[in-house]
Amino acid sequence: MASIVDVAKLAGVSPATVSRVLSTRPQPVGDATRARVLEAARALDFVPNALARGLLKSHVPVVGVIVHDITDPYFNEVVRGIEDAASSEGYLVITCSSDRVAEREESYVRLLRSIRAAVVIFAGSGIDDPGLSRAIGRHTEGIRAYGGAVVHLSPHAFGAAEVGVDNSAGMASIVKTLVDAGHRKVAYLSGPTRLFVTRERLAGYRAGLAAAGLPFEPRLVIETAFNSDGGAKGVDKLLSLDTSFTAVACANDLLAIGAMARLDQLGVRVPDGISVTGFDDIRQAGEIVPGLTTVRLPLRDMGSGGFEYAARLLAGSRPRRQLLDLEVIERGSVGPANPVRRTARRPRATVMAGAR
Amino acid sequence: MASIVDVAKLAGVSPATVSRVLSTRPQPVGDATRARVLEAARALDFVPNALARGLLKSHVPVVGVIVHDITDPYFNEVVRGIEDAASSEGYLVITCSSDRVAEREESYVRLLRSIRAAVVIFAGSGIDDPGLSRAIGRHTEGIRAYGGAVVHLSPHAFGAAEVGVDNSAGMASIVKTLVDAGHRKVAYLSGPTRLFVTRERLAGYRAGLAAAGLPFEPRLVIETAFNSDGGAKGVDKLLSLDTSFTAVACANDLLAIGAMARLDQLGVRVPDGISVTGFDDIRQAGEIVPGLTTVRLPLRDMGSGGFEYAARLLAGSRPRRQLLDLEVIERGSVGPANPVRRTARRPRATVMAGAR
DNA sequence: AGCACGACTGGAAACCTTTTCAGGAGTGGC
DNA sequence: GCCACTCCTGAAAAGGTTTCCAGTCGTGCT
Repeated sequence: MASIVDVAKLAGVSPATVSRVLSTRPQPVGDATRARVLEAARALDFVPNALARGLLKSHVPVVGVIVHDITDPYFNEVVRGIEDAASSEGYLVITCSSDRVAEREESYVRLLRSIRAAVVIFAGSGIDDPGLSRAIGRHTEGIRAYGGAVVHLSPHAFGAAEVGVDNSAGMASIVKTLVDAGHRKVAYLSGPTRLFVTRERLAGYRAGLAAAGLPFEPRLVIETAFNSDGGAKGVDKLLSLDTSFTAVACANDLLAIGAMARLDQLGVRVPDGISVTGFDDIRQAGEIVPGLTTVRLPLRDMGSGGFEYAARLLAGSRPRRQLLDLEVIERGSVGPANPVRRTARRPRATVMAGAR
Repeated sequence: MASIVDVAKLAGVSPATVSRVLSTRPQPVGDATRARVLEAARALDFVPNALARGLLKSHVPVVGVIVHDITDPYFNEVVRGIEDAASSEGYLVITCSSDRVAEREESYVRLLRSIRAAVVIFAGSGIDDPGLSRAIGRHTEGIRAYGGAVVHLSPHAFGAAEVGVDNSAGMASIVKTLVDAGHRKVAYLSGPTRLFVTRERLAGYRAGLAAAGLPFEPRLVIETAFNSDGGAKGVDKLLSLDTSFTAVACANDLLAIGAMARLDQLGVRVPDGISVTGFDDIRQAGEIVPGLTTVRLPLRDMGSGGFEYAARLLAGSRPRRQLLDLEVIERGSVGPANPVRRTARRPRATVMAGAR
């Protein structure tokens, strides 16, 4: 293995000079000398030892990412975003699938710390364990101690993350989409209120209504479980209400998909009878019929944003938390409001309370 | 940042002793001393510097994986397999998405070499470029020079890879599945013969026929493009032949999906009219109707197999190339042969040449 | 009792690079 | 012609760990 001194010998210069020629930000070296060094390095197929450099610099250009599972389409998009941003700066990306097992996560962080990774990004492994939190806190301190940066990403909620999405604005825009389509009575299927993300999205719903000058009707908000079954139950509850509505905005896609399935069962067509929207843009959203109009999470941008946040941290600046904008993806699940009432052709289009 | 000498001081011993206590394979140290060291390390939250260790050992417990795109469901399964095997040995996994760009791949390998990754796995980035090959060859030599291991994985073909799948045996088993269902005339849609994988699978088809004592009929083998359009064209060609068949084995799933779509267009039902099989088990295979009976690539096993191969290499042994077995996944696209002829109920079930 | 041996521990070198400090050479101006 | 300055280069230290080589101490055997 050729080292820098071998190159120095071959070029007839000192190792210091070789280092100067080959370092990332080239330093003043005579042209002839530089050429000799470059030639020697080429001849010896010299690749600098990043470990030695890292030992000196106290960390190595590597970013470690802790995810739940790299196989999950969400996380590998995030990882790809990180990689794209990181590789252009000469960093390598280590992916760690914790499988939501606390010990695995801790041992991964420890490993990343042991190789002195410049950046460690937590991309939402979703483990809630006090012991783990303490350990992570200790490691975070340790990582910062050697000059590394620690960043938390949250694809679903902002919360304590340095980079997250503007759930509220996203929900507000999709409500606007519904309003623009003519809807005046928009129901809302919400998730468990204890979750940060749920509260953010609910706030967005209210903001969207307010922006359109529509009243907020608490009755039209159903709190249910964050899955498709919850969506079905939510629909049942809404239909049993003593009020009408022409659209249902859901706090996530799973809820929306469950709602659509239930509506279908009940003979209510989407979007002709009722319009439905989701949030997240999971794969299924584009695969069901009709396609679900939803809000897409900018996963790659979150990844690259996370790396860039860390890069600023490393550069010594004090970056601000980053809220990423969300994009509404229009598919087939939103149609004009009340086509029936207006055209009086399809009596089933507006669902009235007790209509079942 | 606490170093080994801080721990040594606190414990009142020499750094050498601390190293002995904390090293992976513990060495003889007095019980009292060991306890003091452990306590000191805990108190200081000491995490050994893997860079310093790596500098000495000449490489670091990291495996780098070069893939086309980590977002591709195939590759992230492979990466996950590598990670599972690697992490249990204390290795970290770096994923590198080359996007099939030669420069990116070269720069990634160079980077992996610069941090002295113990293992570099090429998981089929699929770039065919002589300049790149030369560069990779040089880097491979360099990596071996510092004691690292280089392994090539091939999810689709064995070829020059150290770990691959037994395409021929896989195709033979799926042909057997067809034969077991009663098929005697099995056509074959093949891909471009210049590809290694194509030739292997074709050989498997012939072997499968031979094992069943069935004659190989060259007319029933159609060479076409490796995509769904090729599948459609292949079906057209087969139907124009002056011969009959009751099943079509395809060299990959894309071909099979194209073939099924074309058969559907022509009014031929699968599997009632004709049985169809694929190869690879891509996601779509399970999502179309009827589900495609196909051969599943053991992606995780390939990943873990690749790491284990490398681990043996590092341990100094000379491992043998590994051929992984393939599993037939039975879904709905294979049915009994010629139910029509026998029951004389559904005249459309067997397709005769010129029947269109 | 003396010797040999084993168990345990310490000292120091080595791994490779970067960076600081300083020195040397050359040049331009007075 | 000399001084000051710039530009370029070299020497050496530092970063944290492992391991080889010794050295010490205690114990068991003769």
